[in-house]
Amino acid sequence: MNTHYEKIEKAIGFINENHTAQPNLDDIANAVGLSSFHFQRLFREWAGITPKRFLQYLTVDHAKKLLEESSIFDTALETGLSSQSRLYDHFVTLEAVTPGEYKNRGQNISINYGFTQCPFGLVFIAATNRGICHLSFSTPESMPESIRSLQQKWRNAKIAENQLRIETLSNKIFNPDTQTQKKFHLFIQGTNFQVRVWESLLRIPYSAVSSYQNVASSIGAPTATRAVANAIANNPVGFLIPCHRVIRNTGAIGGYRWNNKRKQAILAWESANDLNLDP
DNA sequence: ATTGCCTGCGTGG
DNA sequence: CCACGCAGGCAAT
Repeated sequence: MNTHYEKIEKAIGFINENHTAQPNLDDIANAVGLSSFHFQRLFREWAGITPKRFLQYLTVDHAKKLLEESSIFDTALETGLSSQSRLYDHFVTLEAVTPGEYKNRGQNISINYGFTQCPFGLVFIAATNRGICHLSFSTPESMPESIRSLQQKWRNAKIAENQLRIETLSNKIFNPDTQTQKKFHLFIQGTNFQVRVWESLLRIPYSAVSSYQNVASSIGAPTATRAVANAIANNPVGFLIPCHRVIRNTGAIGGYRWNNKRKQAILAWESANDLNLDP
């Protein structure tokens, strides 16, 4: 099922390294170790579109175009005015722990966690009775470390594995149809600044992008781009808090805590699955 | 597209 | 407090 994503990532890596040579589909399929026929089929299954179209979503030009389109939404963010309904069409709500709760590190809170496969590889998710508190991408080797850091952050909470609950949750989160439903609640720990940044990310629409600079402006700290980048880098709930939608203002993809190739894959996947996009 | 130099700021000691 | 380091920006090439 998921060796799929590994192939996708490999393809993206190959394209990045050879973008000057303009590789064709056969070259890419070959690099991934598949026949072009099989490669096409894998893509249709994974992204719902052909590799050729998918490749267009990976280019800097496409990213620049997305940025330009998003500038409308960015200015709306800054002025507080918006005529675009999609702008505030959140399907994720966020609740931060209170300072008191922050201090006691999850006392009286019980957490379920689990690992499961998603379209972007192995994912580690944890949820309290009050909302999702963690989502990160993982690898088989880093599984113990993932659990350890969760325990560290919520060291007084009652933490237990619950594979079934997490699997069910994951299937909902990574279903493209979620863009039309509104029902994820997050429960997270962070400093004031971090929470403001993360909240701002929730206002970037599905398959749109913003820049670190624009996010900084949106929280009233236009020159704090690096601090903003730092806060984004510490996003505790990947994917649902869409840190992948923040790129450099040149159109370059920028960094990603769970690998730049995964960031590209998610962005392209969102473009491919954008229900609001005209065919 | 790649390089090198520049920046301000939150965070942790 | 102060020093550090950063998932950035910008200009020159």
